[in-house]
Amino acid sequence: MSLDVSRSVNGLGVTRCSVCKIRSYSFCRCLKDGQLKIFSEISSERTYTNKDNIFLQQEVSRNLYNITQGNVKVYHLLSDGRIQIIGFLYPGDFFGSYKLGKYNYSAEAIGDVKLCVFKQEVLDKYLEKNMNLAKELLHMISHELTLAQDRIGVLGKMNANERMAKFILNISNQRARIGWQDNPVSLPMTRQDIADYLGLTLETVSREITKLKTSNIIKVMNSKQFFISNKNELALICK
Amino acid sequence: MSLDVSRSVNGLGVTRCSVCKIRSYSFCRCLKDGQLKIFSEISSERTYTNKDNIFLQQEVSRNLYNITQGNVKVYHLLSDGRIQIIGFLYPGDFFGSYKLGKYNYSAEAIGDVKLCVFKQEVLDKYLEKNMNLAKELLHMISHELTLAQDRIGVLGKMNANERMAKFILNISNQRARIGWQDNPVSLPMTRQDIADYLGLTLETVSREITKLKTSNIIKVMNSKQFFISNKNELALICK
DNA sequence: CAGATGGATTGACTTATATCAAATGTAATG
DNA sequence: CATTACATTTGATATAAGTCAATCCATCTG
Repeated sequence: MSLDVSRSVNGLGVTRCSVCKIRSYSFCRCLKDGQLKIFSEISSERTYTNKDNIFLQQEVSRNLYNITQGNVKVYHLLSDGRIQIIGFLYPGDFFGSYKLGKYNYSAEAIGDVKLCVFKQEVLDKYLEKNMNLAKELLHMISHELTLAQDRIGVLGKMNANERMAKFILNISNQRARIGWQDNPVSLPMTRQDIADYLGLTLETVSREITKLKTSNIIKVMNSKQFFISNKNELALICK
Repeated sequence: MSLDVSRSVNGLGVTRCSVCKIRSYSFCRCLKDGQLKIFSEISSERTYTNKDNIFLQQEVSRNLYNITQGNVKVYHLLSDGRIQIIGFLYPGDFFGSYKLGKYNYSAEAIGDVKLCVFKQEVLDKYLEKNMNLAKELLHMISHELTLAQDRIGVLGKMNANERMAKFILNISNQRARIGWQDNPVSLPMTRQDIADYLGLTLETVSREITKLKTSNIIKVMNSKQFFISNKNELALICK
């Protein structure tokens, strides 16, 4: 049996969706085989490379995106040039907007990225006929909301070293969630990005990393790859 | 025609829901008259007074709440006693969880509060039969998410005086959203609460208020009632 | 492989906000 | 109405994180 997906629908029912590696972590996991075929027809795949813009804040929102490969950052830009990174997104995460309006943030690729793109109108129409999918989407958005609320806690009450510890821990947990090894972790983003995410400066981020390193909680294999030597201690810092 | 709602269903079809003052700002606004009657039967009303606990973080979540009167604060408690207020909620806002699990935060009444309470199982079953309601809920939660993301921006990148300005402005806008006069605004919560919301200390909050006062941007009528004298300037500070 | 480029780290110094402490105001209670 | 209890404001000082600046380090490029 061939897995050549270039012929997106073949006699054997192999579609882009049916061979999708992250489907079980994404909102489309609730679909049955028959529905999957339709879904591969109403969605399409796009690829991006590092720093490619996916969409800009205030643009009219037409699509909902699902990450199938790579990492994305979503961020707010203040009028004076300050940047607040709202989130780093990983395979299985979705972003954009499921309803027409304007995007509430800008989105940019970190490294090579593959996205599954849904037109909102089409998705919305499909939702109408499929309560399961609507509920799954509701679950995913609720989950997003709890993540955002956790981040409010981090930014409102935690100091630099708690923030950094929490960040590394979260990345580790995120990897576990999609079935990857949770250690070592890779940080595909720059120190400046981490700073803009944690509400710190890149210098502070760098200093906090060296502190974690010198107290033997992490090993910095290279600037983008950390090995967590003492996960308990890390968890203790931000608990 | 009598408006005595104590007989929740009377011959004239007057129900708690049909006379609800905030329905047009709440997710139940999508329901038609016939459905409304059912809705008043699957929901119930509860009242609370200042500092009453509504539920605690980590409790098994069974209900979704809709505020019909008063204000509520939802917050995270850190293990060392630090508090992060996730949000202040106003009439028309909902909170809790629409699906079984654990509450992600604690909720407490500020002053006198009336809540409309839905059992999740019942609501979930009702959702099944009513796509409109599911979509409305999806919209509301999406909106919540954008609010949370805005707050991430505030806490991550703004300084004390921008935070304070944004806070007052938001309260003013919130009032307008539910059809109240947007000026003067009342701040039913304490300075400590504001501080725990903005990621500051109560002293800093107090100092920022006096600064806004001395620069004639606001008038402090009393400690919980501000008149915004210069809304443009206020907007300019946090833009 | 030499030079250029874009991070990342480290150091010296500044500053915004926290902390500690006292004074003032306001509301609740017997 | 005096007393207590809390909330708020104001002042003096400490400190965590920011800013500015100098290396350092790893790629990349011709």
